[in-house]
Amino acid sequence: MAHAVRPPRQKLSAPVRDALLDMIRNGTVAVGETLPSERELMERLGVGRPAIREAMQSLAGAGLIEIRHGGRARVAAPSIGRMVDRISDTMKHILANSPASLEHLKEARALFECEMARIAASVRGPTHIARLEAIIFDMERAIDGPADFRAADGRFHQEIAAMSGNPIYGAMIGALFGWLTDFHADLVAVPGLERLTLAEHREILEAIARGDAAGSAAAMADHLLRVNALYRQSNLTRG
Amino acid sequence: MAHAVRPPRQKLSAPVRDALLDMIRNGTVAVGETLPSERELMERLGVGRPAIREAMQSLAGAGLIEIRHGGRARVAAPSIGRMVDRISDTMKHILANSPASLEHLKEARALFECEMARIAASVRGPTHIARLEAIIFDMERAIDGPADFRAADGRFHQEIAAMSGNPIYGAMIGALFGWLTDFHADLVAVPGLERLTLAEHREILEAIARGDAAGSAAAMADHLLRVNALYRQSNLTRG
DNA sequence: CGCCTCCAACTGGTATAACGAGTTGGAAAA
DNA sequence: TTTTCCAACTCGTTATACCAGTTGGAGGCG
Repeated sequence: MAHAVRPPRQKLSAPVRDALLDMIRNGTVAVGETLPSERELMERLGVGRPAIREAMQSLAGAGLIEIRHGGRARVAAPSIGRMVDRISDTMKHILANSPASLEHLKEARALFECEMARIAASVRGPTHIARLEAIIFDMERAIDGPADFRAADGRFHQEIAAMSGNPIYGAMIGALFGWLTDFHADLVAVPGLERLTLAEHREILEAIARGDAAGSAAAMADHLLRVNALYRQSNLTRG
Repeated sequence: MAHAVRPPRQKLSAPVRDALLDMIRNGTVAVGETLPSERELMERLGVGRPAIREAMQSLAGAGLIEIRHGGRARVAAPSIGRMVDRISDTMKHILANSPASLEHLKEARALFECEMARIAASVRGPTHIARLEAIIFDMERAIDGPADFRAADGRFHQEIAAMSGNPIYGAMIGALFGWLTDFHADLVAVPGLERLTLAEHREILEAIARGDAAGSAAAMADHLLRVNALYRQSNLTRG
């Protein structure tokens, strides 16, 4: 029983990564400034170039730094939107392999979008309404072009979220829409469904336009309840 | 003007990454199964080992595969919770460098937690209430231990979210709490504040216990409004 | 015969050297 | 002074070698 539970001896790049992270957090290198070159870090930290590279690639993958061929790495200006894009692959993997998570995410989206509609109704102004009407017009024009219709559909939801004035909401709604519809892209072309979607969007818009918070939330709930049920049905026929 | 906007010639590891991603999505390698070894992929795709390694490290960083020293890489079982942990560094970077995003995230948290309280009130049962009371008891015991108090505080909010039955909610609330309090960890020790927090938590619990959806949402809103204001104040004195 | 031990052949992790490719700043020319 | 251009520096990629952990099977032990 002499086998001590020796920890798996973390990779050499981990401490390197931590050191770089520290430089960024301490402000040793501010946003936009450049990190030391790989060769310099290599001799400063006493490890080989692969370890340095792996740590930097990891930070780049997390969106903390930007690496350009030929130039030094810079500390990246952070952005919620870019971060959301970055986790897209991971989220799609989760949704594809965990039916339960898919249902949970749809539920979360519905809850979230209803609140967005509620807020939108309480802050709406003529400009907002005009923008939403323009998007609905785009949807009417694209009623026979599945890809364009879907894009405009997404813009409608995102525009409502944007009305809140909180860009995080817009980014989240956009991401949720993309993840869920990408996953069910095969049933976009069901004929006749576009008209139903369009009608429901109009109802939501009307409720928002008259400042009816509860009504717009309810209209949004109805809309997403139908869409979610549709998704669920397509899963059944698929499996 | 002969300079064509030649694209920056994406890194060699990108197509490798795409190829691996395809194998995973196609089901060529299912969850839990192993990917080909680095050497094999290297000759199959006609690139050097670093390119293979970089692509695999990227996928591992995204949580799609798990790499163990000495064994082949396996397709990871996806998990929302792990994904949230993974984006923690990125989110902290964003919050540290974008005061606006910090405010937006606090607003999002408030909106989200109010809905959690609302749902909790409508589904509450004796077991739920007992668990929440136990957590509040923990907070009372830890009233002079900032770290323990903070941990119990987080558990209280997470438990409320868990009552919804949707694990995504719990994961999100936990992550939001961690990000925001980590960022303001220095003011945890303000004396007397713990008692106020405790009192507000009790109010929330009481509203949930009597099934008062609107009341619990309002109590949660009051609680977070105060906390957010406190955070904002600490930022002012800091800058 | 079945179980355990141990080692050989994998596997990923790291180091080094070398060269390709892109960027950049300053020297040289106009 | 402005423009041009090149040399030095940077990251990107390859090749090779060796270290370190894992694994499965051969062989020994019960």
